[in-house]
Amino acid sequence: MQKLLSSKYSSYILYGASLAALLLLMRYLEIKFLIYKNSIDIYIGFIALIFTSLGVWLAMKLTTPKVKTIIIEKEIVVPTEIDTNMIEKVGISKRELEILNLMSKGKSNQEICDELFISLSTVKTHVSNILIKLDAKRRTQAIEIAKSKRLI
Amino acid sequence: MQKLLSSKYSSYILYGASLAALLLLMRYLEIKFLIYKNSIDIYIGFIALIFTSLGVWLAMKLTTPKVKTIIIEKEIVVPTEIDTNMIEKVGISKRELEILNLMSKGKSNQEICDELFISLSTVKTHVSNILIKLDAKRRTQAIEIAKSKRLI
DNA sequence: ATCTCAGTCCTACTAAAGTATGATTTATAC
DNA sequence: GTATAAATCATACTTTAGTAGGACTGAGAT
Repeated sequence: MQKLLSSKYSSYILYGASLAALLLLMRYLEIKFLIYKNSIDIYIGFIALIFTSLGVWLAMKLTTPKVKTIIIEKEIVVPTEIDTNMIEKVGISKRELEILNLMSKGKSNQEICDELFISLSTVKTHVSNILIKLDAKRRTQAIEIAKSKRLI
Repeated sequence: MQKLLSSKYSSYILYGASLAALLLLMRYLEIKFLIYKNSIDIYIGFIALIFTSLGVWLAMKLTTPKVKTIIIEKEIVVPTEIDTNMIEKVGISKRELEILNLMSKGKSNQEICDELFISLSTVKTHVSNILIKLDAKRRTQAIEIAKSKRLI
């Protein structure tokens, strides 16, 4: 802010200096070429043009740009984030979560036990515990609940 | 476009007229007050200030506003749209789709038949046909495939 | 008019899922 | 050192899911 202000003031000083310098230049030119050749009107017209240009330049420099904010609504598919807190809250263990994920991919108990190198009994035990913890009657319901709770 | 151009040109004409008018005014003032009282330098300084102001005003009028565009990308979660074409392609009928949706909500065959007022046999037949059409071995797998194909 | 298809229903069967109960191991916490 | 919890496995059982094969109806299409 301080920086901006000082930069703004320096522009004014610059303008003042430019004006003074131009006036001196005009005076010099006046003496050299104009006063003895043409009328004062042409000289003044020249001054007017020069300073109009200076004004235009000054306005260009000093005006703050108008800020136009465009909000683009970008449609993206956000991969549903897993709610770790909810997993803890429900009391689903690491292994159970693993089995829950395989279940949700449509794997049978047999396929799950083959994949995890454990017995079918173990998978069944895990699945039963998952059903109890998620208050589900069937694995399809467990999958639905798990997805709605963002456990998987 | 034609309108814009003509309006731009009319601004120039207006500027020219203003300039001429101001010069005349200056000339008048010069005769009346300045020339007999002060030196030519003060008069010229006055001219410079007036025309600088004119330049500033002109620039403000004529320049298109500087626009600084800020683009904010807002992420929106789009609810997955159902692929009607895919449903046709796979050959899933209206009733089958209905049952598929109930299946995906974790409903049992019994619950589905109760809800649709049809027999358990009918539901089983529909489910079997769904499994064949989706090339699935189990209902959980059918649900997964149906979701990946955006049928439900 | 007949053909096709979606939808309905059935019986009889097999396969898979889920329940109940109990037991063992291992690591971690108190 | 002993609870505690997660993970493992087992047997015996019930329930649900899924298969096979057939049959009937009604609406639309050819």
